[in-house]
Order: sequence, then structure tokens, then C-alpha cells
Amino acid sequence: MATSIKDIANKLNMSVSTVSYALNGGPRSVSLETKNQVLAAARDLGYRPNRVARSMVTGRSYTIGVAPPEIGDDVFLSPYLQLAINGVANEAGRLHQDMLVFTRYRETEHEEMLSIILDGRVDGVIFIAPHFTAKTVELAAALQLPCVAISGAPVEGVTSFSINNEQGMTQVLEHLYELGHRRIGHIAGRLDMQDALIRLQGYQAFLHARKIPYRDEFVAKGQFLIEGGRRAMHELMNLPIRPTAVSCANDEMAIGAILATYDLGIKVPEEVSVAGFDSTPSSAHIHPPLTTVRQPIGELGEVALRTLVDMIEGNEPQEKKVFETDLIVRASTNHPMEEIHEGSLYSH
Amino acid sequence: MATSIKDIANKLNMSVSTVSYALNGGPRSVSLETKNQVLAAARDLGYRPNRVARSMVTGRSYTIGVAPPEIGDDVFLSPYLQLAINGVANEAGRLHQDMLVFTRYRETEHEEMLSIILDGRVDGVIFIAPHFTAKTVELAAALQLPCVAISGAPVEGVTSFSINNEQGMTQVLEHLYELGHRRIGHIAGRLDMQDALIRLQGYQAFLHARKIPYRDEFVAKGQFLIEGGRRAMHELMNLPIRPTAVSCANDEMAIGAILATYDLGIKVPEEVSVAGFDSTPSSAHIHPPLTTVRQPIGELGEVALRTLVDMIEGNEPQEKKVFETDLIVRASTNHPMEEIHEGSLYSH
DNA sequence: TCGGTTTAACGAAACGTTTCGACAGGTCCC
DNA sequence: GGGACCTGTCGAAACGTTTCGTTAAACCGA
Repeated sequence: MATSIKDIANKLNMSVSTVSYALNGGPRSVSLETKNQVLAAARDLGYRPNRVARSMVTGRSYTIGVAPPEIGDDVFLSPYLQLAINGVANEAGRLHQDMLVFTRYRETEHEEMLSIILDGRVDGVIFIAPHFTAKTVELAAALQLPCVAISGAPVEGVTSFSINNEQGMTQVLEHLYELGHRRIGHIAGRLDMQDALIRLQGYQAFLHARKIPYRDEFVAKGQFLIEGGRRAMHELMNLPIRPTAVSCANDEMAIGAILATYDLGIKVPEEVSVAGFDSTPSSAHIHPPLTTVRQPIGELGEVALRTLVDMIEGNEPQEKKVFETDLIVRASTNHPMEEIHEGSLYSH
Repeated sequence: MATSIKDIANKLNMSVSTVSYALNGGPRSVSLETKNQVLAAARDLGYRPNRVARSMVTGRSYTIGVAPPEIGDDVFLSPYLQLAINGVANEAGRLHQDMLVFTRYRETEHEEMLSIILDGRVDGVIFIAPHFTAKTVELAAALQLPCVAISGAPVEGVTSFSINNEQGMTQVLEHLYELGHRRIGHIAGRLDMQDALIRLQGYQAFLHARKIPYRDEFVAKGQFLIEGGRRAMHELMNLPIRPTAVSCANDEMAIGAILATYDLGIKVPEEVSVAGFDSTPSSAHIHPPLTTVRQPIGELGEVALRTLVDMIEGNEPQEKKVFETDLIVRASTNHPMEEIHEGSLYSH
């Protein structure tokens, strides 16, 4: 067995409380001599404090929970999650918190999930991109568990951090519009996730504002995945009348879309412009490099963690915060070809 | 306060032990009537078991620790770590283990790190790509803590999972050699990490076996990072006599190397071949797509976790396992140009 | 010298579980 | 009808801490 505070107490013929005071430097004082004895004995015996026992009495674990979106296996392959978790981890390190990742989200219902979250191991939870169909976040918040969400849009009654999705969509569509595009397609993400839905709505709103008729066939679904984007792009490019530009709801699908253009021998951006969303690292390396919308995902993670720790410390939670986006123009977007070669895009 | 087992006992005028038996279905039997009463009361009171208290007495937390390599901020941006952790998380979910990520590695010395690891929150630890200069792994193993390492090479006295780095290097260098390359450069990783060192040694061994003289200036250091690879490639391409092919110790540096060729207006693979190592997702998307060595990082993570849980359950640890690698040939490598245009590579 | 404060230490309760020893009552079998 | 055995329950100890109430001694100023 590992050595405990009691072993030290026995060895030195002291009470455990004295040893505890000596080890922690409080809350009562001990004589310098005692303190040195205890420290020496602790070293000799290879004592290591048991944080589980401590957290039983203090109620603090200095560990925060991270709940990824329920997307089955391979959650950690999502660049979005990677960036968010990286931000959380960076800030957690600074604030001396460890990070408990719940790996069993997928197989659980709200009740079971809540039990996992509330079982005492963590002081609070960060939900990353929760499905808005899942009510776990709201329930957890209602049960007084400190928690925050990084999500597509503010969550009712929960401290949440999101980006201005409408703004981002407007930026990228405005860019395409100004390049001269009028037939703009959209590859949508998982529509059970806030970001996907709001970006699609932003797309529709933009068309409406510009008085461009909405065509159902110009919207394809890509599930936020590379392969989904690839399939969706095949669909769009096989239409009798193709879009001249495609805005994708995330970079992974945009990468898939570009891979589809390789398949089909279509040139980007000469024959079709492709834009992404998120500004993941890969977006800069694909050929051609992606025009995309930068959202400060890592920063969201950092701020979310900082706020969560704040809430745990007992401070008033802020209600929400919305981050701004930037357009990053790279080589995957340009003027539509028909301005140069009239009609050439109608080929099938 | 959250409701406890004692609240249920009070409400029903039972002893806590009976309630515990009813809730857990053992180890003693309870009457069906009692059981139903307890279950109903638990539901009514919103009871959730406190796993911290349970793990105090059982000694099991059903949580495994993940210790990333000590590489400062932005650990989660490393594709290698992402793939490994993804594998660990997948398998952890299946085996009902949560994953505690230690975020404070960087600021701690062995002793402090050990205290964090051994503080009772985890049943065992997976070390991912530990520096071989850091002795934390060995110390943890010596202290009887179940632990495994995913690392560049087997670690003395520790159950470890690694890939056959020599094999991988031989595969990629053989490929370049057969394409006709004789002036082969190498961009090395962080030489305080096993993988980097062994790959460099593999490079040297290959040259020796092929009787190609080793040139110091053909080896540049890239720290396993994109920017490092880019800088290193600039160095190599500015040599009076350039290598005609460059093997990089990981894909990120290879991507950096390709970015460098963009900077310099050098064509890949026409003027210089570039090969990576790891087969990360991005390697397939960079232009041109990277020839690289596939190592089953995710699988390593899965097997490591499964083995760790096995050890926790008390089974004999296996000593180590070495995984095989495959060469993936893509468009970034080809015959050296000088076979076609003699001497053209000497231009500076 | 005396009351009051400070310092140092002890013992015990508490956190929420699990599980062992004990015991009462019932059933079974020869 | 008496031991052996099972079933259901209780009380208490244990896990390793922190911290409160208490006490005894030392110290201080008037």
C-alpha cells in the first residue's frame, strides 16, 4: 500500500492533524521543528498525497470535465474538436487543472450521462459543440453543476461561447458575390448541430438579401466530413446547371469538395470557386489553399475554461460571449469563368 | 447537497449497507421488495452514486491517465498525438474507461509529475511518446503503477508499444534509392525524442549499407514542426550541392518542406522528391500528396489502452510489441531530374 | 501575579461509499 | 429435533484526507 498521512503520524508519534497542518502549511500553525520532521519523514516514506481522499472532504478535484459532441468513434479526428480541446488544455495547464475526457457519451442517455458527469470526479464541465437536440447541457446547468458550452449558438440558461456564424457566412458569401458569383452552392454540415443549421440559414438569408433565388438542388449535405464533402461536391458538379462557387460549412467538407474536383478534372478556382469555414490548419495546405472563415476556436476553448474555473470559484457566471470571425482569402476562390468564357459552365 | 446513500437509508429506515446491496445487486442479497423500494427512492431523490467515494474504498476509478509528451503549449495540435489519443479514446469508450489528460506536464519535474499521476484519480497511465531523457515512465513502473508507453522504441522495464522505425526508414529510403536518388537529405525531428533519433540513425545506417557517403550538411533539424521543416528545407535547398530527395522524420516537417519549395519556386517531385513519415491525414491533402510511411498510430493507442486495462485487472503485463510499417507512395517522389537534365540541380 | 492572548498539538467527526462480522429467522435433511 | 445452511438485514470499520473543538503550555502586558 502507498504510504499515507497516518504512516507519517505513526512514525513520528504525532496526530494526523498535525501532519496535515505541516504538509499543507495550514490552516493551523505547527512549530518549525515539527514541520521539518514531517517533511523529512514524508520524503523518506515516499509519501504522495491522495487527491481522491482530499477531494472527498474539500469537494474540489481540480479537474474539469470535457464532454465532446456525441459523434461516435474517432471524435478526436475532428479538427474542430482538436482546436477547441487544445485551447482548453493550454489554459487548463496554466490554471493547474487536469482534464477528464468523457469517452462514453455516445452510448448514454441524458440520465446516464449526468451520472457520469456528476459522480464527483470533476468540479465542472465544458461541453464542446453539443447537439442542440441533447438536453444534457441544460439539465447539468439546472442541477447547479458549473458548466459552460462551446457551441454554435448561445444555449438557453447556460454560459456559452459561440462565434458569430451569421457574420462568417455573410463574409464568405459577400466575397463570392463581389467576385461576381451568382450561382452559389452550399455544402451543409450535420443539421442536428447548431453551427451547421445556422450556417445554412445564413446562406439562405444572404441569397434572400441579394435577391438571388434559392435553389434546393444547390444545397448538398456533407455531414461535416471529408468524404461527405466529396460526395456532395460530386452531386453539385453533376447538376445540369452547376453553381460557379460553393461555400462549405466547414473546412473538412471543403477539402472533400476539392478532392472531388480532382476526381472530376475540374479546375479550382478557374471553373469553380470553393470556400470553407473554420480555418483549420489543413485548409492552408490543400491545393489550392482554401479561402475560409477564421473563427478563434482555440481562444474559445481558453476563455471557456477560464470562465468555468471562475464559476467553480464561486464567481457569478457571465451569460454568454459571441466571438467575431474574419475572412481569409486564399487561392481557392476567384471570378467565375463565365465572365471570360460565356456559357462554358453549362457543359455537362 | 447532493443526495447520498444515507439519505435513501434514512427515508426508508434501512441501514446504508442494505441500500448499497440493493443498488449494486450485491455482494449480499436483498429481498425483491427492499430492492424495489430502494430503487424507487433513489429515483425520487435524484440519487447519483459518488464515484470518488466509491473509488476510495475499492481503489478503482475506472479512469485512465494520459500523459502527453512534454512539448509545452499546443500539445493537441500535434497530429501524432491526435491520432494516438483518438485510438486511446475509442478503445477507452468501449471498455468503459474515462480518460484523464494531465495538462501540467511541462512545468513539473519527475517527482511532481509522479505525485500527479499517483494521486489516486487514475488506475493506470498511458505515456505517449515520452522523452527518453525523462525518467518518469520508468519511475512510475517501478512504483507498481500500471502503465504503458507508446514510444519510439521499447522502454526498459515498461510495457511499451512502438513501431519498427528502422523498417519504415528503410522502406522510404529504399524507395528513393530505387528511383535513382543518391543525394538524399534528411530533415530530423526533436532529437530528444526516440522516434527522431532512431529515424536519423536509420538514415545513417541506410547510407552506410548502400555505401553512400554521409554528408553532415544533408541533415537539417526541423523539430517535428511545420515551420521547422520549412526552415530546414530552405537550408538544404540553399546548399551549393543540393540533395535530389529529402526524407523527413515526420509528415508535418515534410509539409513544411513542401511549403518551402513553394517559397523557392522549386518543383516537387520534378526538382526534388520529398517524403514524410507517419501518414497523417494532411499528408494526403498537401500538393503534391506525400509519399510517406504509414504507422498504425491509432491502433497503437487502442492496443495500449486494452493492455493497460488488462494490467489493471491484474493480468501479467506483456513486455512490448512492435508494429510494422507500410510505405505509401504518392506523388511527391519521383526519379531525380538529373537523369533527364544533367547537372541542372547544381544551380543556386 | 493574573487574566488574556497566542502557539502547538491532539482527538474526533466528516466526506460517501463498500464490505465484513454478526445475528435472527427460516428451510432442509437425516 | 438438532445441526448445517441459506437469506436478509444491521452496525461498524475502513479508505485518506481536512478541519473543528478542545486543551495545555507558553507568552505578554499591566
